[in-house]
Amino acid sequence: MNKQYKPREIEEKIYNSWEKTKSFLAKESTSKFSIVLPPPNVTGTLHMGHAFQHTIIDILVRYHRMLGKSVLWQPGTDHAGIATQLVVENRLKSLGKNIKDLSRDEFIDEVWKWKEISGNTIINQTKRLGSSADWSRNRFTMDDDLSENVRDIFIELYDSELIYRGNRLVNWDIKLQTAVSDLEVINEEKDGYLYHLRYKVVDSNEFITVATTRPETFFGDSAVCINPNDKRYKHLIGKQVILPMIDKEIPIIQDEVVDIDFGTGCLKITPAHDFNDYKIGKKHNLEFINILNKDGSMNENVHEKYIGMNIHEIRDNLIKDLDDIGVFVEQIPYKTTVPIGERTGEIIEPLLTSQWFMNMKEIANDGIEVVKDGKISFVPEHWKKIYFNWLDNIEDWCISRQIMWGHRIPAWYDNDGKVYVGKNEKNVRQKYAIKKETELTRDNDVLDTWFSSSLWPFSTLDWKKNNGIFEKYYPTNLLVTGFDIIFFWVARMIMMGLKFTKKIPFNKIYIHGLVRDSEGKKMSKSIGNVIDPIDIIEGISIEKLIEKRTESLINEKQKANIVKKTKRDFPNGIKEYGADALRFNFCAMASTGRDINFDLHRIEGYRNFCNKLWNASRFIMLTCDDYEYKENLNTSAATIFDKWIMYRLDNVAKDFKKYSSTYRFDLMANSIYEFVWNEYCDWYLEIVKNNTTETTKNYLIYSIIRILKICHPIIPFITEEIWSNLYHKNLVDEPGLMNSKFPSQIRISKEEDIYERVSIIQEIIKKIRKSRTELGVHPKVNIAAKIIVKNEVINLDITENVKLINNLSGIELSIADDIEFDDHDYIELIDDKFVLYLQIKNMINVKDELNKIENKIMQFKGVISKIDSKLNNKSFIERAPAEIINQNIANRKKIENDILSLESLKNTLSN
RNA sequence: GGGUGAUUAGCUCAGCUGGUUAGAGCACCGCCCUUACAAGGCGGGGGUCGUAAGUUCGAAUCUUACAUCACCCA
Repeated sequence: MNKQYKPREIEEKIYNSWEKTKSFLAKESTSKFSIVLPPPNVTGTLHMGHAFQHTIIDILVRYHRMLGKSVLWQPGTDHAGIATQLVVENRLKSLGKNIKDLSRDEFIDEVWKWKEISGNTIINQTKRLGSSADWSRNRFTMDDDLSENVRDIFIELYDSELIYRGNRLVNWDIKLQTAVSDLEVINEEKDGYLYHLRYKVVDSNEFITVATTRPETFFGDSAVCINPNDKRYKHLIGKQVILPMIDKEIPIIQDEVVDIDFGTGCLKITPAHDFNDYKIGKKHNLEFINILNKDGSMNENVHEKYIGMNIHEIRDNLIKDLDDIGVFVEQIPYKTTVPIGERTGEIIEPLLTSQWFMNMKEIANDGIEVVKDGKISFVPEHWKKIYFNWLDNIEDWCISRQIMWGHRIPAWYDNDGKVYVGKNEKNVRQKYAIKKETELTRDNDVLDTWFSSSLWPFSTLDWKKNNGIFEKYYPTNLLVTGFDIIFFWVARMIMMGLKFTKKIPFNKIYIHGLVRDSEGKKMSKSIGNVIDPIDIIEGISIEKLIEKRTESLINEKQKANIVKKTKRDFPNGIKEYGADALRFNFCAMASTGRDINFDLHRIEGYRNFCNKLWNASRFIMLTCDDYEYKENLNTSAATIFDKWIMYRLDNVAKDFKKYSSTYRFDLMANSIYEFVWNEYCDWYLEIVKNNTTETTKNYLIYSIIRILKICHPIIPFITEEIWSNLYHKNLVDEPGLMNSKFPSQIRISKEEDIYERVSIIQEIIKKIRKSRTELGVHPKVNIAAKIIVKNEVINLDITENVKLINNLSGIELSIADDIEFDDHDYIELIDDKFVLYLQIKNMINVKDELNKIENKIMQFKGVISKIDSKLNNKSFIERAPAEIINQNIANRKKIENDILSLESLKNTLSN
């Protein structure tokens, strides 16, 4: 083995070997563990969120596999309609092709071509993380069988009238020219104005002033609305006002939704261009006037001067004109929320269009039920509140999109516009008995991507194929996903799963946080704070990192900023940390919070951990070079330390079990880190160096085997590599670690006090080390020491381990029956179980030490008085549980001893 | 406007079914290149747990209010 751990040299090799041995395939077993991968966008690349999520899933998957279950991790990718279409459009543009020159089929061909090129990028990147998904079952939402599921379910929903076509106000992306979901709209707060416009009241000298953030929509007004309790305008109810320029008369109506104190108290109602106004329009039966074309230009319903003008251009022109004719009164600075398309960054317009909708009320109730009665649970639990909140107020789902890439809606129209839904044209003609001569044209729309995603847990598991997969692995055990898609995806999967399989799609939902940068900001290309997980695994130079972060930026000013920040945060680029360190880091970060601030400094600690484990293993292999490992442990020849480390290993395995079932991966990571480093390496291996018997060699190998197994789910590469080294030295029988059995508890030590006995030895060593450092005794100077122990067992332990204690603390210890030496030369270290005397007086600077000692004594006395005030408190003695009282008493004693030691030291020094 | 979550050491975070002298990693200070590991060893310093009240024998932990930040919904 190399002296230093070099992830680059092992990771790819190990992953290939796993694939070669088909280790990711589900094995036969009576119990199963199944999980589906939240499918990433097929043309996307791996980001930190994926890496985090895959790590968590892979830890669980590997653990359950090692428990001997039949484990299926079902991977795949999503066709991501709008996102992918945009990527391909841009790509074609950069190749000098115009999308408008292509037919629908030609364009879709192009998408498939691009999918073939880039579709495996994200999968290959995923493999770099060590993800042990069953890639032989990789699925794509546009695969034939999955598309069939989508089509059939659409038809079934239509036939049972849960899907319908309707003319409604939807969020319209004027750039893409398609409807988008309200979940895909980002409401951005922007500085704008509240414009006051004056409408003349018909047959009156009065004017009424309305306040609006969007004056250009007034061409689409169909009423002015006031609050019935507003005395200012009460007399005007029922009258008409004239819209300027187009001289159209619209009524003044009343409704309590109008806020009297907002603006002028008069609300212009534009039912076809505002969601609130839409509701009022429906309620009051108002006219719906559309003033926009699908590309965002003004249509013929506006004054002729503005027809064809873009929505962005019209406002300034219009206000100027309205000012000229005395309609514009004033503009007041006002913060407005502007809806922006998530994908395009373009303004979203509410637009009346004909779309397909899915009625959600009924299935939403089923979705609420299963979480309410605990069939499905959220971890952490509070996320169910968010889930309920959305489902309680659910609106019908607009499922049609006016794009080309996706599942085309299986609907045909005759020349009268009558709609028929079926598998294909032939089927439709049969189903509806349509005459041969009737011409049918297919609906051009495709389904919202999330429609197919909602079927993912069963469509990927060979639903309706009758091959046993679905029956065996569905429902899945767990879903691991981020809170940002609880609505988009989680809720819809639950609803669709229940509706079509009559079963829940998963028992548990583990909701993890979102990975942000070290300042808590969302990682985003435009901020330029994105970290690519591959760069952490492989490392990257500062030059390349800057290049990467700025290559697709247009704004020069932004670029300068990003360069500056990147140089500040990563002056030397990013070092190579390896996949295992990244995984360990994610594991340790997975607490219950909703944000994960990614700090590169922390990952270094975990890379160091890997190096530590590497070297510990190396030490064991050097130590046990020619040793022949026996699987049966010899307990009679074992030292207390051998037994102790077995006991601790049992605890760590127990912790792993506990923390994996409670999804506290952070605590899992800490438990392992602390054990391996602070106990196994710092104590056990150091102890072993002093007395390496054949029996102990056996324990060494036994313990490293267990450690590798426990660590493997978190850091699979390094553990597998070390394992193969052990295998080549004939120290283990099985060639592979990944499919070995996870350790169960062995309880080798039935002696409950083993832990206690080892603690005392450690305590002696720590006390000496501390005194040495505090008194400034050079590490190379030996100190004469004596120890008095009252307890027989401990006395024997110490006698047997004098050499060990000497080596680990740098003293010459003798065991005294009594104090027969001149104790003025010695300082006294007092503990409950022993008293230690160190001959140290002549080695130190007395004056400095006395000061330090005095301070320490004061500090301890403070603690004592704090404890005393508790113990002297009658109500405390009466009400606190005995355990707590005893704890306080024991604590007091310990501190008392510390004080005694210090006072003895003081006396010795001052004499 | 409604809701959710957060606020603990210089930084990133644990600890919150109330009860240790409030912990970890990184950073910092001192000593040590000891033959697994300087990506290391040994030891150390550092926080009145956002503020204020309350409940309790006892509050980082429970309650209430406030402040700040983040996110979600309107």
